[in-house]
Amino acid sequence: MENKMKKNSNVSMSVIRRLPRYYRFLSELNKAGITRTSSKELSEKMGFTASQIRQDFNCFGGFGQQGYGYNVPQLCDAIEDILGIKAKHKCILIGAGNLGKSIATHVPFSSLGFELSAVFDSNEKLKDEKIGSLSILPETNLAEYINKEKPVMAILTVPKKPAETLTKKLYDSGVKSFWNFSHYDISMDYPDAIVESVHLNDSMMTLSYKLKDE
Amino acid sequence: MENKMKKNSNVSMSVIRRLPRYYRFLSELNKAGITRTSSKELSEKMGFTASQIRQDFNCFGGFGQQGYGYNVPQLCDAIEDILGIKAKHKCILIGAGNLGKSIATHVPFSSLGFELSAVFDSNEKLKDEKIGSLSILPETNLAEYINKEKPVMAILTVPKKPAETLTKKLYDSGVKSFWNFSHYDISMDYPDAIVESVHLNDSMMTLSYKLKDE
DNA sequence: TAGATTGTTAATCGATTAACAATC
DNA sequence: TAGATTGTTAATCGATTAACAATC
Repeated sequence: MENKMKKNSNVSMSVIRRLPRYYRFLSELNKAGITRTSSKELSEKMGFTASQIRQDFNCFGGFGQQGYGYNVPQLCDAIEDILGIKAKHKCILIGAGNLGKSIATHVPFSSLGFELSAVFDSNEKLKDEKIGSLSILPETNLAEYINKEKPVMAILTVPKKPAETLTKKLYDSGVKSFWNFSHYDISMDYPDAIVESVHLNDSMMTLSYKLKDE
Repeated sequence: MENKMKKNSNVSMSVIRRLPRYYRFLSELNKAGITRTSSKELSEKMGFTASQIRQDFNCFGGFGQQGYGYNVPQLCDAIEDILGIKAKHKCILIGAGNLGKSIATHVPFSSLGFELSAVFDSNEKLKDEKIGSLSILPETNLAEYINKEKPVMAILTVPKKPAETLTKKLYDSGVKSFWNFSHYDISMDYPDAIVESVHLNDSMMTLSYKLKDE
C-alpha cells in the first residue's frame, strides 16, 4: 500500500511507540542540515541500542547503506508516512471555554497530522464569537456536521454529564477517537475507543508510582 | 517496605501500566457496593485474560481466595498504595494564562496523588489575582520556593523560549518530572526527565498512525 | 462433598540483544 | 583495499497464556 515500504506492514506496537522519538530526533538533525547518521550515533544520543535501531528501521524499508549509515531526510520522510503526519484527519472540539480555547490555539494540529475543522458549544450565545478562523457552532448542529464531514477525532472539554451524552452520540455516529479533558471515563463504557485523557491519565498515575519509589 | 505487600517489589512496567485501568474499574465496583469479583468476571469486562489478571494481582500480594475470588475494597486499597495515589506530591504550575488557569481548576490533582502547591507567572502584575486559593507568585521567587518546598513536578504552560530557560533551572534544582504544554521539547535535552506532553505527545502520534491504517 | 477459583508452574510467544557476513 | 556500518540470523531475555493442583 505504502509506496516506499519494502518490508512487512505488520510493524509491532513496540516499534511504533518508538517512532515519534526517532522522528523528533531526526527532524532536529534534518533542520540542522545534517544529512547522514548511523545507528551507533543515534544509539549514543537516544539511549536505544544500535541493534534495536537497525531492527526498527528495517521493519519499514532499507534506508541504510552498509559502511555509510542512514540518510536523514529519507528516514524522516519515511517515518512521516508511517505515522500519518502528512495526513489531515479532521478533528472537532466540543466546549469553547477557557480550556477549549487554549487547546485550539496552542496545539499544533497540523504537525500532528490533524486539522481542527469545527468547534461546538452548547451555549448558543457564543455563535458570534470565533476561535481563530472557526465560528463556534451550536451543539444542535453536531449530528448533521459529523454526518457530512466525517471527523475522526473529538476533543471534549465539557463537564462530566454532557460528556457522557456526547460520547454516546459521537461514538454511535462513527467517531471512535477522543482526546478527553472531561471527567467522564470513556474507556469504561467504550473499551474499543481510542482515548487520550488528561485526567485519569494512565501515565500520570504511573508517574506518581515512579516518584514514590525513587 | 509496603505493609501489605507479600511479594516481590520489582513489579514489571507492563504490569504497572495496567494498574490504573484495574484501579478505575475496581473503584467503580467499589462505589457500586460490590465487594467481590473474580478474574473471570474482570476478564470479560476489561478484555485482559483471566490468567494475566491473576498473574498481575499476584505480583503484589495474595488478595484472592480460592473458590471465592477477590475482595474489591482490599484490592482497590492495595493498588492505591502501589500507585501512590494516597500521597500528596507537591506540584507547581508555571504560567497563569488561560491554559494554566483551566488546568489548575479542572485537573483532580489530589485523586492523582498530587497537590498543586504554588502558581508562578513572569507577569508581576498578576500578583493580586488568585487561582483558587493560590496566589500567583512572581517567577523571581521560584528558586527560593523550590529550595524550601521541594516540589516533585512542574507544569509548564509558557512559550517555548521561557520554557527552555525554566526547564534548566527546574531540572538543576531537582525537579525531574514535567507536565509539558510548551513547545519546548524537554526530552531532547534531558533524556532522563519524566515528561508528559500534550504537544509532541507520543501517543497522539501513535493515534494518528492507528487512524491511518484502519 | 462438589463446584469454583485462586496461586503457581510450565509452555508459548514476542521483543531485545548479540554476532557476523555482506557490502558500500 | 581497509574500515565502517548495515541487514539479518541466532541467542537471550521477558511477558503472556495455558494448565492444573491446592483449597476455600
